[in-house]
Amino acid sequence: MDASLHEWNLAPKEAIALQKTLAKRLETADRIDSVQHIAGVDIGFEAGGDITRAAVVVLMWQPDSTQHLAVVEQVVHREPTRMPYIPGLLSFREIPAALEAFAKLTIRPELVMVDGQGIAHPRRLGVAAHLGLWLNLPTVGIAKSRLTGQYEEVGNMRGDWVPLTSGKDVIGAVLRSRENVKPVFVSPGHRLSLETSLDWVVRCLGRTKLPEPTRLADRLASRRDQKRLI
DNA sequence: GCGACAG
DNA sequence: ATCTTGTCGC
Repeated sequence: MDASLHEWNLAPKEAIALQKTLAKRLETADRIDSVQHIAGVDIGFEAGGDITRAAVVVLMWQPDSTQHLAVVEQVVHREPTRMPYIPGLLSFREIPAALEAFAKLTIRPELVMVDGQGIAHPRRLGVAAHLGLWLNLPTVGIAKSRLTGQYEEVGNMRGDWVPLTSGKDVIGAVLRSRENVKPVFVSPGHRLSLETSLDWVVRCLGRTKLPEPTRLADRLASRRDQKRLI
Protein backbone atom coordinates (compact mmCIF):
# COMPACT_ATOMS: atom_id res chain seq x y z
CA MET A 1 0.00 0.00 0.00
CA ASP A 2 1.02 3.56 -0.51
CA ALA A 3 1.50 5.56 2.66
CA SER A 4 0.94 8.88 0.92
CA LEU A 5 -2.60 7.92 0.01
CA HIS A 6 -3.51 7.24 3.56
CA GLU A 7 -4.51 9.64 6.26
CA TRP A 8 -4.32 8.63 9.87
CA ASN A 9 -5.84 11.69 11.46
CA LEU A 10 -9.31 11.20 10.08
CA ALA A 11 -12.60 12.21 11.54
CA PRO A 12 -14.57 9.16 12.76
CA LYS A 13 -16.92 9.33 9.81
CA GLU A 14 -14.08 9.20 7.27
CA ALA A 15 -12.22 6.55 9.23
CA ILE A 16 -15.29 4.32 9.18
CA ALA A 17 -15.72 4.79 5.43
CA LEU A 18 -12.06 3.91 4.89
CA GLN A 19 -12.41 0.76 6.96
CA LYS A 20 -15.21 -0.46 4.75
CA THR A 21 -13.08 0.09 1.66
CA LEU A 22 -9.96 -1.52 3.08
CA ALA A 23 -11.82 -4.54 4.40
CA LYS A 24 -12.55 -5.55 0.81
CA ARG A 25 -8.83 -5.87 0.18
CA LEU A 26 -8.27 -8.48 2.87
CA GLU A 27 -7.25 -11.94 1.74
CA THR A 28 -9.11 -14.70 3.51
CA ALA A 29 -7.10 -17.61 2.13
CA ASP A 30 -3.69 -18.64 3.42
CA ARG A 31 -0.85 -16.91 1.65
CA ILE A 32 2.06 -17.41 3.94
CA ASP A 33 5.70 -18.31 3.37
CA SER A 34 7.60 -20.91 5.32
CA VAL A 35 7.64 -19.47 8.82
CA GLN A 36 11.12 -18.68 10.13
CA HIS A 37 10.28 -15.64 12.24
CA ILE A 38 7.14 -14.57 14.07
CA ALA A 39 6.62 -11.02 15.30
CA GLY A 40 4.47 -9.95 18.23
CA VAL A 41 3.08 -6.40 18.34
CA ASP A 42 1.57 -4.39 21.14
CA ILE A 43 1.04 -0.76 22.10
CA GLY A 44 1.24 0.78 25.53
CA PHE A 45 0.89 4.30 26.90
CA GLU A 46 2.81 6.56 29.22
CA ALA A 47 2.35 9.96 30.79
CA GLY A 48 -1.34 9.53 31.31
CA GLY A 49 -1.78 8.52 27.67
CA ASP A 50 0.16 11.38 26.10
CA ILE A 51 2.94 9.10 24.88
CA THR A 52 2.32 6.03 22.72
CA ARG A 53 4.76 3.20 23.05
CA ALA A 54 4.89 0.60 20.26
CA ALA A 55 6.74 -2.65 20.86
CA VAL A 56 7.64 -5.38 18.38
CA VAL A 57 9.33 -8.60 19.37
CA VAL A 58 10.63 -11.06 16.78
CA LEU A 59 10.99 -14.70 17.68
CA MET A 60 12.62 -17.42 15.68
CA TRP A 61 10.50 -20.49 15.07
CA GLN A 62 12.56 -23.64 15.58
CA PRO A 63 10.33 -26.72 15.33
CA ASP A 64 13.16 -29.12 16.14
CA SER A 65 14.14 -27.49 19.38
CA THR A 66 12.59 -28.12 22.80
CA GLN A 67 12.36 -24.37 23.08
CA HIS A 68 10.31 -23.76 19.93
CA LEU A 69 10.64 -20.02 20.17
CA ALA A 70 13.61 -17.78 20.82
CA VAL A 71 13.70 -13.99 20.84
CA VAL A 72 16.02 -12.66 18.14
CA GLU A 73 15.11 -8.98 17.98
CA GLN A 74 13.03 -6.40 19.79
CA VAL A 75 12.23 -2.77 19.09
CA VAL A 76 10.40 -0.01 20.94
CA HIS A 77 9.21 3.22 19.40
CA ARG A 78 7.76 6.15 21.37
CA GLU A 79 5.87 9.11 19.98
CA PRO A 80 3.20 11.60 21.02
CA THR A 81 -0.27 10.06 21.03
CA ARG A 82 -2.36 11.29 18.12
CA MET A 83 -5.86 10.00 18.68
CA PRO A 84 -8.10 9.10 21.59
CA TYR A 85 -9.37 5.58 21.97
CA ILE A 86 -12.63 5.09 20.13
CA PRO A 87 -14.12 1.58 20.08
CA GLY A 88 -13.95 0.32 16.50
CA LEU A 89 -11.26 2.81 15.48
CA LEU A 90 -8.37 1.43 17.48
CA SER A 91 -6.12 0.94 14.47
CA PHE A 92 -6.00 4.64 13.70
CA ARG A 93 -4.63 5.24 17.17
CA GLU A 94 -2.12 2.39 17.25
CA ILE A 95 -0.88 1.57 13.75
CA PRO A 96 1.17 4.72 13.03
CA ALA A 97 3.43 3.98 15.98
CA ALA A 98 3.52 0.28 15.16
CA LEU A 99 4.72 1.04 11.61
CA GLU A 100 7.55 3.16 12.98
CA ALA A 101 8.62 0.29 15.17
CA PHE A 102 8.50 -2.10 12.22
CA ALA A 103 10.65 0.28 10.20
CA LYS A 104 13.42 -0.13 12.77
CA LEU A 105 13.36 -3.90 12.42
CA THR A 106 16.18 -5.63 10.53
CA ILE A 107 14.24 -8.88 10.19
CA ARG A 108 11.10 -9.22 8.11
CA PRO A 109 8.89 -11.85 9.78
CA GLU A 110 6.69 -14.23 7.81
CA LEU A 111 3.89 -14.01 10.39
CA VAL A 112 2.69 -11.25 12.70
CA MET A 113 0.62 -11.59 15.87
CA VAL A 114 -1.17 -8.49 17.08
CA ASP A 115 -2.78 -7.63 20.40
CA GLY A 116 -6.37 -6.90 19.30
CA GLN A 117 -8.93 -8.10 16.80
CA GLY A 118 -8.39 -9.23 13.22
CA ILE A 119 -11.65 -9.41 11.26
CA ALA A 120 -13.72 -9.81 14.42
CA HIS A 121 -14.69 -6.19 14.06
CA PRO A 122 -17.94 -4.36 13.15
CA ARG A 123 -16.56 -3.58 9.69
CA ARG A 124 -14.14 -6.53 9.57
CA LEU A 125 -11.08 -4.38 9.93
CA GLY A 126 -9.63 -4.70 13.40
CA VAL A 127 -6.10 -3.51 14.12
CA ALA A 128 -4.53 -6.83 13.10
CA ALA A 129 -6.28 -6.82 9.73
CA HIS A 130 -5.46 -3.18 9.07
CA LEU A 131 -1.80 -3.69 9.97
CA GLY A 132 -1.64 -6.76 7.75
CA LEU A 133 -2.64 -4.69 4.74
CA TRP A 134 0.00 -2.10 5.53
CA LEU A 135 2.79 -4.59 6.01
CA ASN A 136 1.53 -6.94 3.32
CA LEU A 137 2.13 -9.79 5.72
CA PRO A 138 -0.02 -12.53 7.21
CA THR A 139 -1.47 -11.31 10.50
CA VAL A 140 -3.61 -12.74 13.27
CA GLY A 141 -5.31 -10.87 16.09
CA ILE A 142 -5.34 -12.10 19.67
CA ALA A 143 -7.63 -10.02 21.89
CA LYS A 144 -8.21 -10.38 25.60
CA SER A 145 -11.85 -9.45 25.32
CA ARG A 146 -14.68 -9.30 22.82
CA LEU A 147 -15.45 -6.37 20.58
CA THR A 148 -18.23 -7.92 18.54
CA GLY A 149 -19.68 -11.34 17.69
CA GLN A 150 -21.56 -14.07 19.52
CA TYR A 151 -20.32 -17.34 20.98
CA GLU A 152 -21.28 -20.26 23.14
CA GLU A 153 -19.45 -21.19 26.29
CA VAL A 154 -16.06 -22.74 25.57
CA GLY A 155 -14.65 -25.89 27.20
CA ASN A 156 -12.11 -25.58 29.98
CA MET A 157 -9.30 -27.58 28.42
CA ARG A 158 -6.35 -25.83 26.87
CA GLY A 159 -6.94 -25.80 23.13
CA ASP A 160 -10.74 -25.92 23.35
CA TRP A 161 -12.42 -23.34 21.17
CA VAL A 162 -15.78 -22.31 19.79
CA PRO A 163 -16.55 -20.16 16.77
CA LEU A 164 -17.13 -16.46 17.14
CA THR A 165 -19.94 -15.56 14.80
CA SER A 166 -21.69 -12.58 13.31
CA GLY A 167 -24.97 -13.68 11.83
CA LYS A 168 -24.08 -16.49 9.49
CA ASP A 169 -20.40 -15.61 9.30
CA VAL A 170 -17.60 -17.07 11.39
CA ILE A 171 -15.33 -14.15 12.21
CA GLY A 172 -12.99 -15.77 14.68
CA ALA A 173 -12.64 -18.18 17.57
CA VAL A 174 -12.89 -18.03 21.32
CA LEU A 175 -9.92 -20.06 22.48
CA ARG A 176 -9.17 -21.49 25.89
CA SER A 177 -5.45 -20.83 25.87
CA ARG A 178 -5.07 -21.81 29.49
CA GLU A 179 -7.20 -23.76 31.95
CA ASN A 180 -9.30 -21.82 34.44
CA VAL A 181 -8.47 -18.56 32.72
CA LYS A 182 -10.71 -16.38 30.61
CA PRO A 183 -10.42 -17.33 26.93
CA VAL A 184 -8.78 -15.21 24.25
CA PHE A 185 -10.40 -14.04 21.01
CA VAL A 186 -8.49 -15.15 17.94
CA SER A 187 -9.35 -13.82 14.50
CA PRO A 188 -7.52 -13.82 11.20
CA GLY A 189 -6.17 -10.51 9.95
CA HIS A 190 -4.74 -10.62 6.44
CA ARG A 191 -3.60 -13.55 4.28
CA LEU A 192 -4.60 -16.15 6.87
CA SER A 193 -7.50 -18.55 7.36
CA LEU A 194 -9.06 -19.07 10.77
CA GLU A 195 -7.70 -22.63 10.89
CA THR A 196 -4.13 -21.53 10.24
CA SER A 197 -4.53 -18.64 12.64
CA LEU A 198 -5.57 -20.98 15.41
CA ASP A 199 -2.79 -23.43 14.57
CA TRP A 200 -0.09 -20.83 15.01
CA VAL A 201 -1.58 -19.29 18.13
CA VAL A 202 -1.80 -22.69 19.80
CA ARG A 203 1.71 -23.59 18.66
CA CYS A 204 3.07 -20.40 20.21
CA LEU A 205 1.34 -20.94 23.53
CA GLY A 206 3.59 -21.22 26.55
CA ARG A 207 2.26 -21.66 30.06
CA THR A 208 0.37 -18.40 29.98
CA LYS A 209 -2.86 -17.13 28.52
CA LEU A 210 -1.26 -15.20 25.67
CA PRO A 211 0.92 -16.71 22.93
CA GLU A 212 4.61 -15.87 23.40
CA PRO A 213 4.96 -13.24 20.66
CA THR A 214 2.08 -11.17 21.99
CA ARG A 215 2.95 -11.79 25.62
CA LEU A 216 6.50 -10.56 25.17
CA ALA A 217 5.43 -7.55 23.12
CA ASP A 218 2.88 -6.77 25.82
CA ARG A 219 5.60 -6.83 28.42
CA LEU A 220 7.87 -4.64 26.36
CA ALA A 221 5.15 -2.10 25.71
CA SER A 222 4.01 -1.89 29.31
CA ARG A 223 4.80 0.87 31.72
CA ARG A 224 6.02 -1.75 34.14
CA ASP A 225 8.72 -2.95 31.79
CA GLN A 226 10.03 0.57 31.49
CA LYS A 227 10.47 0.77 35.22
CA ARG A 228 12.15 -2.59 35.10
CA LEU A 229 14.92 -1.22 32.91
CA ILE A 230 15.73 1.65 35.25
C1' DG B 1 -33.93 5.80 22.27
C1' DC B 2 -31.06 2.24 25.05
C1' DG B 3 -26.91 -0.53 25.69
C1' DA B 4 -22.24 -2.30 24.04
C1' DC B 5 -17.85 -1.04 23.29
C1' DA B 6 -10.43 -4.33 21.15
C1' DG B 7 -6.73 -1.08 23.75
C1' DA C 1 -4.68 1.32 28.05
C1' DT C 2 -3.54 3.22 32.97
C1' DC C 3 -3.84 4.38 38.18
C1' DT C 4 -2.04 0.38 42.08
C1' DT C 5 -0.83 -3.87 47.28
C1' DG C 6 -1.98 -7.40 48.85
C1' DT C 7 -4.12 -11.57 48.35
C1' DC C 8 -6.99 -15.75 47.01
C1' DG C 9 -6.37 -19.97 44.29
C1' DC C 10 -4.41 -23.60 41.10
